[in-house]
Amino acid sequence: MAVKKADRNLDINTEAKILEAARTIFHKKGYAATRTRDIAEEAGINLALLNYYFRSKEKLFDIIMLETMEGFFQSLSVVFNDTSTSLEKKVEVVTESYIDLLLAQPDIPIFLLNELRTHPSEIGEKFKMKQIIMHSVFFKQWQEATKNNKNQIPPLQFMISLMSLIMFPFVACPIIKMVGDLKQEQFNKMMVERKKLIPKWIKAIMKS
Amino acid sequence: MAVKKADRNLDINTEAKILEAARTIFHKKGYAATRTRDIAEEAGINLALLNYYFRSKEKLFDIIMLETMEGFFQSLSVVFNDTSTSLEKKVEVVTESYIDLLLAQPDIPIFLLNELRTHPSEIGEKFKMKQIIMHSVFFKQWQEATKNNKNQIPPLQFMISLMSLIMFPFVACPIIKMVGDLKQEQFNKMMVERKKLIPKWIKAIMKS
DNA sequence: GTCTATAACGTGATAGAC
DNA sequence: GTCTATCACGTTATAGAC
Repeated sequence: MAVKKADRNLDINTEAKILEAARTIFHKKGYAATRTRDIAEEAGINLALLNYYFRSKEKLFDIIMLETMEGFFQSLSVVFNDTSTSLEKKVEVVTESYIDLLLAQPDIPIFLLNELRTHPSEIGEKFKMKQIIMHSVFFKQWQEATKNNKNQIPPLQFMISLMSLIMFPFVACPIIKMVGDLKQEQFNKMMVERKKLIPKWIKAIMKS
Repeated sequence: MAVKKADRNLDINTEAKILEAARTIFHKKGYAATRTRDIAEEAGINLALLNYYFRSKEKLFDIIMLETMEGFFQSLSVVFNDTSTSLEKKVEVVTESYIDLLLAQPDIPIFLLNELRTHPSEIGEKFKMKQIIMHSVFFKQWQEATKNNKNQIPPLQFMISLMSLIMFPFVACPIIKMVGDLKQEQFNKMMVERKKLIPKWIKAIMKS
C-alpha cells in the first residue's frame, strides 16, 4: 500500500533526521551563525529533541565536522594510493572525482577551511593528513617523474597547486559569479569544462 | 617631551581605535562569531562607546567590509589596467603584490569569501568587479596573446586559475601546515618561493 | 520519545551619571 | 566623550507532563 510522503525524511529515524538537518545548516552557515532552532526546524522536530539526542550544539557539530573531514579526505587517500594507475591518470581521476564531489556539495571546502580557522577543535588534529598525502604512492610517482627536471618543483608546492586549481573556484564561487556575470548553471558548466583543462595544465607545469 | 606609551593606540582618537580593533576581530573571526565586547576590549574602550560611535554591530561591520573589499580589489584594478606593461610583466606584478599583501594580512581572502557567502549584504553588489576585471587591459592583452593557440583557454578560466594559485594557499593555510608539518615561518617562506613559480607555470599553461 | 514551557545564559544596545 | 549599570532580546539547554 503506497504511502504519500510530504517529506522524504518521514521514513527514517529521528536521530538520522537531525543529523541530516545539522549537516545541511552547519555546512551552509558555519557553526557560529547556526541556531539550534534552525536545525530542529529543518529536521521537522522539536528543539528539545535535539538536545535529548545530542546533548549540545557543540557535540552535534563535532559529529558533523568529523564525518565531513572523513568524507573529504577519503576520496583523496584512495586515489593517491592506487598502485595500478599512472601519475597522469591519478591527476585526471582526482580532478574529475573532486569536481563531481564539489558540484554536489559546493559548501564543503569553505565550511571546512573556515571552521578549521575560527573554531578551535581537536578533530582537525586527529587526521593524519601528512601520512595520507606526503607518503602516498602519488607522491613517490611524482618525484620519480620529475627527478630529471632541471628545476624540480617541491612536492608540496605541486600538491597545493593541483588542489588550488580544483577547489578554489568553489570557494570563490560568489565572486566568480559576480565577475563573470554567471548563473549557477553556467558556473557549474564551467567547472565541468575544468575537468579537461586542469590535467592538461598540470602536464604543462610538470614539463616546465 | 617624550611620552611613554604602553599602547600605540593612545595617541589616536577613539573612533580610529574602534575601527582598527573591529578590523582585527572581524577579519579573524567573521561577523557571526564576533562579539561587540571583544572589539571594545581590543580597542581598550567601553562597550557603550562602540555604540555611541557606530550605532550598531551591523553598521560597524559594513564599514569594515567595504574598506576591505576596496583595498583588496584596488591593487588588482591598478595592475590590470596599466597600459605600459606587458602581459607577462602583469602576471609577475600581480603575483608578487598579492602574495605580499596576503603575507601581511592572511585572513582577508577567507574573511571576504565566507562573509560574501553567509552574510547577505548589498555591499558586495556595489562593486563593479565585472568592469574591473573582464574589461581590463590585462584581458585584452591576454586574448591577443592567445588568439593563435589551437585551443584557446576561456579568459575567465585563465583568470580563475591565476587567482587560485595565488590565493588558495592562504585560504587553506591551516590544512597545508598540517599536511606539510610546517610552522608559520616555513609556510611564509614557501609563499615567497611561489612568487617565482607561479609566473613560470602561467607561461607554461599559456603555451599549452 | 516527543512535546510545551521555562530556566539560564550570553549578547547587542541604551539610560543616565559624570 | 566616557563610563557603570541595566535592559531587552535571542539562544541554548533543561524540567516535567504526556
